[in-house]
Parts: sequence; C-alpha cells; structure tokens
Amino acid sequence: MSQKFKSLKNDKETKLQDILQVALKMFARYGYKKTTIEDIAQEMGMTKSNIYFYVANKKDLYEKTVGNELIQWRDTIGREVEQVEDIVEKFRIMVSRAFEYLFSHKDLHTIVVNDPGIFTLSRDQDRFLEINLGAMQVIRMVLQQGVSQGRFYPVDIDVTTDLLFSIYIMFLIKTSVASEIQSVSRMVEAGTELILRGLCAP
Amino acid sequence: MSQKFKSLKNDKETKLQDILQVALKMFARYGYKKTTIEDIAQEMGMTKSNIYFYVANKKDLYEKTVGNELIQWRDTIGREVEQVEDIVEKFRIMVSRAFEYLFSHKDLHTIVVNDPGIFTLSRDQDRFLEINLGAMQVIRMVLQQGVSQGRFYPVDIDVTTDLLFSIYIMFLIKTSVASEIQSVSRMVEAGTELILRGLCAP
DNA sequence: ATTTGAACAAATGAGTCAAAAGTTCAAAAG
DNA sequence: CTTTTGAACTTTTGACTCATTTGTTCAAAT
Repeated sequence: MSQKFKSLKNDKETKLQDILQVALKMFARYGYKKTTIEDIAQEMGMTKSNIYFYVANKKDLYEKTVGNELIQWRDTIGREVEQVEDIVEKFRIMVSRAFEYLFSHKDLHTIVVNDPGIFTLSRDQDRFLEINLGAMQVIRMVLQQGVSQGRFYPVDIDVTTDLLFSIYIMFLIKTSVASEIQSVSRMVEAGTELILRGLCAP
Repeated sequence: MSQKFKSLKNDKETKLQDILQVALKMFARYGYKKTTIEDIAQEMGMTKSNIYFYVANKKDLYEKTVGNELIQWRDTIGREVEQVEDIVEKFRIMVSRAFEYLFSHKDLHTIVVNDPGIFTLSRDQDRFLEINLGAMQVIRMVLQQGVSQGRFYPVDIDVTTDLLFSIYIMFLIKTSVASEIQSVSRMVEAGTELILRGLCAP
C-alpha cells in the first residue's frame, strides 16, 4: 500500500512536471496575461478543469512554473560549486556559471525579461523568497569556507551574504533589460575581481 | 541692457525656483497624479496658465522639480568630497554623506519612495541620465585620484565607475523601500569596507 | 517681460454591458 | 481511490459612452 501510494504520488508529480514544462513554453511565448488555462489544458490534451487537480489557480500555476526553473537553476549551480576545490576558483565559478545558466535557458530568460518583478531588491515583495534564501545559502557556504580556511578576511557572514546577494540580484536586473548585455558582463568580471581582492586576506 | 537682461533672467529663474519649491511640497504630499497645476498656481498666488510661462507641461514641471533636488544633492556631495584630503577617507565620506543627505531631505525622500522609477538600473529608461552622469563623475574623480596616487590598484576606471554607480543605485533602491532601513545601512558599511579593501593596493 | 481669462484639447472616473476567462463541484471513468 | 470531465457559476476584461476635471494654448491686458 505504501508502494502503491508512492507510485501514485509519482504519477501526479510527473504529470505536474509535464504541465509545468508546457506552461513554461506558453508563458514564455505569450506572457502571463495572454496565456489561458485552456491553452495549457489543450496543449496537454486535457480539460481546463483538470488543471485544477494539479494547481490551486492560475497564479499558483505561474509561480510553480517559474519556481521550478529557479530551483533547478539554484541546484545546478550549487552542485557545480561543490565540485571545485580552491575557494577563490569556487567563487568565480559560482558567479560565471550563474549568469551563463540564465543565458542558455531561453524560456526562463524570456519570462524574466517580461516579468521584472521576479528579481526584486525588496525582500518583502519577493515572490520567490524561499527559493532565494536557498540561493543565498550557496553564497553563505562559500564565504564560511573561505573564512574558516583563513583565505578570506573574517567578514560578518550574514551581512556579507546579504550584500553579495543584493549585488547579484542587481546584475540580474541589469541583464534582464535586453540592452547593454555586453557592458554588464564586463562589470560582472570587474566586480568579481574587485570583491575577491576585498575578501582575500593577504 | 546686458544689466537689465540679466536681472530679468534672474527674476524669472528666481520665480521658477519658488515654483519648484512649492511643487516639491505638493508632489511629496499628494503625489504626481493627485497634484494639479491649479493647486500649485493657487499656492503661488497666480493662475495656472501662468505656470506655463515657466515650464513646458506638467511632466516638465515634475522633472524640473525632482531634477533640481538631485542636482543640489549631487553638488553638495561633490563639494564635501573635494574638501577631504585622504583618498580612502574621501571614498568613505562620499558614500556616507550621500545616504545621510537623502534621509535628511524628507520631501525628496518621500517623492523617491512614491516614484521608484527615479532610480533605475537601466540606463535607457533613466529620466535623469544627464544628472546621474554628473554624479558618476564624482565617483570617477575619486577612482582616478586613488589610482594616480598609487593608493588604488590600476583598475579600469570606466568599468569600475559603472560598477560602483550601479551598486550605489542598488542601495538607493533598497533604502527607497520603506522597510529594512537598518539592515541596509549595515550592508552599506560592510560594502564600503569590502570595496575599499578591493581597491587599495598593498 | 509677465500675467490673465477664455477657449480648446486631452485625460479621467464612473457606469454599462456582453464576452472571455477563471473557478467549483458532483458525477463519471479508470 | 485517483483522475478526469462537463456543466454551472463567478470574476475579470475590454469596448463603449458620457460628464467632469485637468492640461494646454493664445490673443489681449498689464
């Protein structure tokens, strides 16, 4: 029975994932407003009322769709960072791979461009706070390792994590504005080296 | 005649300044939409049509009002920075005084909170680009001095100026969101020290 | 050079309405 | 017991009208 229960849950979770993939394409192509539940149901070959078996409402569907992508993004970078030995190199990889990921996932990138509210500098209007707290955890780990290894200055971990995450979001906002992508990547590079110099103890 | 011309221009400029001061109070109190040209004219003791002798239209009045404040802000900080000898202290003063200024000018602060578009990370939707380019000039000067004195690493001045200005705007956006003011000021302090360490050559 | 009043133009808010989209749920299907 | 459906219900949207307010212009007066 536990077996059956689990397999059923898996089926539901799998179909939800299918829905989220379809929704991702739709939202990227038409935007939130122009995409209807019926559109997505049709593409899935089901009726729109059935969508409500998987999500609570349209907004929930959208947030599950975007949130799903953000989680994969975060976890991918987290895994890649873990595999790097040297702490300075780890920091560089964390930054560069995070930006590369966004550029190579066009649907997510399009959604982000059309919905600037996804990245916000104000914590209390962050619709993906929980996910972002996890992303901050990646930064925090790197700082902690650097400090405990004696490679970094003994900075205040919490404040510095907030600071670096805010700078990261600032760059994401800048890259989300279609124009000026070239100048931003130069700024990211310069910023990474400047901050690494500021972090590293002599 | 040159004398007369000049005094007349001064009168006009002076009255424009009066209008901008009245408009500042009004816009801070009621916001852009709820403030009418008639409100301001009445407060000035003139008719609304006369306002158009000083400004082109309502939007122009608003931008002159805000722009005027931004220019005073920028110039005040610029003057204060000039008077500091030591380059590191100069950098610290530039940052701390810029934030203190905003907090001590409540009308400007209120307007900024109600119109988040005043501070934008996207250059091509910056309504005050010209003024902000001047503000960046203050940063650029400090960087140039630091580098030419050999106190700072020979960083790329243009890219680093862009970077620091973006971080500055990021902080302004965060402080414009009523909440979390305390945590932001700690981040500004931490950020200033981190960046100074990254800038300073050993 | 400044100011005004009167006239004109544009924007706004309230109200109506039908169509479209979102949502619920009892019953059917598997 | 899980999943799906069709039909009914509710909410939102967009198009339209209309009176009022607000923004803007300009010739004439100060």
